[in-house]
Amino acid sequence: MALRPSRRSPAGPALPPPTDAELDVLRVLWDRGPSTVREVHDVVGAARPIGYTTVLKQMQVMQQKGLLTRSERFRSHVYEAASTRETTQQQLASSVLHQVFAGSARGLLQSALAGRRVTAREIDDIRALLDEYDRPRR
Amino acid sequence: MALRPSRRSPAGPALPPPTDAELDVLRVLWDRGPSTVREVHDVVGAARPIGYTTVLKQMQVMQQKGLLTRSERFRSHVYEAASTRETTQQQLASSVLHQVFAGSARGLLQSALAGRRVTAREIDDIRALLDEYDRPRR
DNA sequence: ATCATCATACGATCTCAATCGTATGTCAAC
DNA sequence: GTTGACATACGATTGAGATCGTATGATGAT
Repeated sequence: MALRPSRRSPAGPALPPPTDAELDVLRVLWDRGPSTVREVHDVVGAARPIGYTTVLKQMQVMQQKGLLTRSERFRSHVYEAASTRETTQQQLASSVLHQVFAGSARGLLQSALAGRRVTAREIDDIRALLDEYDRPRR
Repeated sequence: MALRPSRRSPAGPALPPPTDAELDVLRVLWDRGPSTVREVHDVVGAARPIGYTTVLKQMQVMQQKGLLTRSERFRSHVYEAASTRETTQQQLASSVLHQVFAGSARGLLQSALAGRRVTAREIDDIRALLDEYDRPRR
């Protein structure tokens, strides 16, 4: 008997939560798919002034951390997000849920909705999500 | 058109979001009410090993930032959270909502519920919250 | 008065994130 | 083969957060 295959396609040993600056990079990669540093810099740099090598270094560090994967193409590197948007969102939501709201999803939602205009459309949208939890099971 | 009066009693110029370590302190103050450094240290120190002066320094910095207020009593200082738990929760929830979920409360809730057991009780509880948004308004 | 106790004040260290400048390498075109 | 454009690599700096050691001050008991 050998090692357990350890089923999994994506993430291995739990990636560190991305910082805010790292999220900026990830967002671009999730939206555009695999991209070069230049492509990412063009997008991020449009939102806020930032040097090219800053983004480069940032992405190199992220690759080191396992947040990005890298491959060669022509004369430049192509980076890709190691985790899906959904997985990362879940990680961050879970973190806030427990650290700030003691695990109360209701509390989290209440705070998220508070202090802003909420449309009936939005409420119904959320209700639809909840309805999925009623049906027997997967 | 002049400036909007911007009704509110507490917080003046928007406090910085507390860090994780700062949240540990705030949680104690919210639970216990105004407390001394020693009292906070007793609670925080029970959860994880941490020096007394570390907590002291932490709270001094937080006071500097405006996160805590301080008053004298007998021979020691009594600290109090400058913002309520609800206000801080709202601040943090809003931050995640926009930075990670592009403002979609549904997306946030979906991620918060994903990957864990969710009871029917919890779902109903959230529905009750949503129902409050139907009624005209206070 | 002295001392043990307990408080605050303060400075030093460590780590990490973020930013950029500079060095270096490669290629295509002249 | 020299040069310009563009790529990566790498080191330095800055600032913030977290942690603690040590200094100092007040108090009450001996």
